[in-house]
Amino acid sequence: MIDITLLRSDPESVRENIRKKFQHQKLPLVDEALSLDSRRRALQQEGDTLRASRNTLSKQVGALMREKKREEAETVKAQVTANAERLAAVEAETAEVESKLKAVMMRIPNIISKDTPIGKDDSENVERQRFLEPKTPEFEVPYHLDILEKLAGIDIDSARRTSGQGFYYLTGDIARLHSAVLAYARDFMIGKGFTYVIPPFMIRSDVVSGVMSFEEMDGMMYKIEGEDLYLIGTSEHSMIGRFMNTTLDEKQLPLTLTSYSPCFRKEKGAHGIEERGIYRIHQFEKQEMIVICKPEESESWYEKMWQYTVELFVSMEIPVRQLECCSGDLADLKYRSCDVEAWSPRQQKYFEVGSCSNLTDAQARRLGIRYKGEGGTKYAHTLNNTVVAPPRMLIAFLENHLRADGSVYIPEVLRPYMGGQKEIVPKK
RNA sequence: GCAGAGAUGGCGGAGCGGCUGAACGCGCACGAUUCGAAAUCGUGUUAUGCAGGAAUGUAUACAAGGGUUCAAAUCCCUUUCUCUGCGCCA
Repeated sequence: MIDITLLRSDPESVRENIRKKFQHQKLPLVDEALSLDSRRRALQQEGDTLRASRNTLSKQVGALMREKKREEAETVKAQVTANAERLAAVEAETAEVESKLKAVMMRIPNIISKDTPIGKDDSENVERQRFLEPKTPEFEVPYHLDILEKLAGIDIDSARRTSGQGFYYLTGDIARLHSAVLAYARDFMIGKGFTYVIPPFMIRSDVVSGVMSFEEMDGMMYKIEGEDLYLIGTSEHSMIGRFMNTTLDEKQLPLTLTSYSPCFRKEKGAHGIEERGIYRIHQFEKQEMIVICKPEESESWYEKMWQYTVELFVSMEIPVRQLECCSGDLADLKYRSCDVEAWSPRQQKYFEVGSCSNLTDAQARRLGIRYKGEGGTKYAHTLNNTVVAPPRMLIAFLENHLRADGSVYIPEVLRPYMGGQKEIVPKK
């Protein structure tokens, strides 16, 4: 949600931003918002005046009652009652106009960064930088499910019976590797000065509707029957919800947090060959990073954050690249965003393993996340980024570290978390 | 989960239909005193929206939401949270 004062003072810049995102159908929203806003202010003035007169008259009633002037008191009461009808109408219309305005404001996209490439969809995202040479082994790299099965690392058939499609049992060394990656990522982020947090894995509906739109909620969130609780789709939900309607002290900022959680997603509409296996699933685990900072610091945090993910992957010897999202591919709440993609030797291309976003004050404004300091109370900036989401990163891991004999190499940094193990070998 | 008590400013705590945006105390800021400090004294000290160049005015907010009333921190209902006791449980 953008600042309405920007819309009032410079509507053309808001329209220009909408054009850059190729959302021309949203251009009329700007004038709609402006007219709703002026109507809202007019209604507020009228309501305030009516309430002021009610307050004055009510005080008179009190005074008259004390003086036992019942008759006169009744006359004044009647006057208040006469105004009450108009006030009720004004209040009803105010509520209506306000909710319409909010709905319109929610659909107006956040102002994008001047560095965001202009493009209409994900095909126009821009590769910024590569890290480590992508490699292509002599032998053919199998689909990750086949690798996992050879290593006795997965049981999908049983999971289908117990839980349905989109679930899995990870077993043995693979399960241990999965936990090792998370533990390593956790320590890596702690080493960068982040505070480790284990958040609630379920949140209430008011938090859910704060952090996402109704459509997103419908497509992603699992609801607990008979309770006002939803399973989180990412720890960002409970991590950001933690600060909803909160005014932080300037001295607390920046808040640099790294959270672990399982993530539950319905993934409505997922299908296709690349969806087989553990690429897109209903349950996975993720280490996330969240930064809440002052506006002037968010750009530099954004740079640091995606670089941390790159550094983590490079330390595990997995080639990655940074792909900057173009204007048309940027979600409405985002100022700037990039994906960290890992190399897939099997597909001979990069695929997404993490996503870093600077939402500036758009999310904070929507959720009421502010901070108080020398310059008064202002909205904070919020950023989030994936540290690592193991089932998906496991695909990159297996494909890149598979050797001709079917064994999988374990990079140095993970060995302490694997009891010193240097490789995982096929069973039988 | 059951029963009882409760939720008021940065903190403690009064108020329990109108004179309360909130007594009193602590804290904090500024000033006086002092060589300086402590102590003491004085003054000030909630937030947000709207209007205004500003001074300021006005509205709203006493956990949240709804209701009663001319008028609600105060009465009623719902929800959330906290404390105490009992129950249950890694």
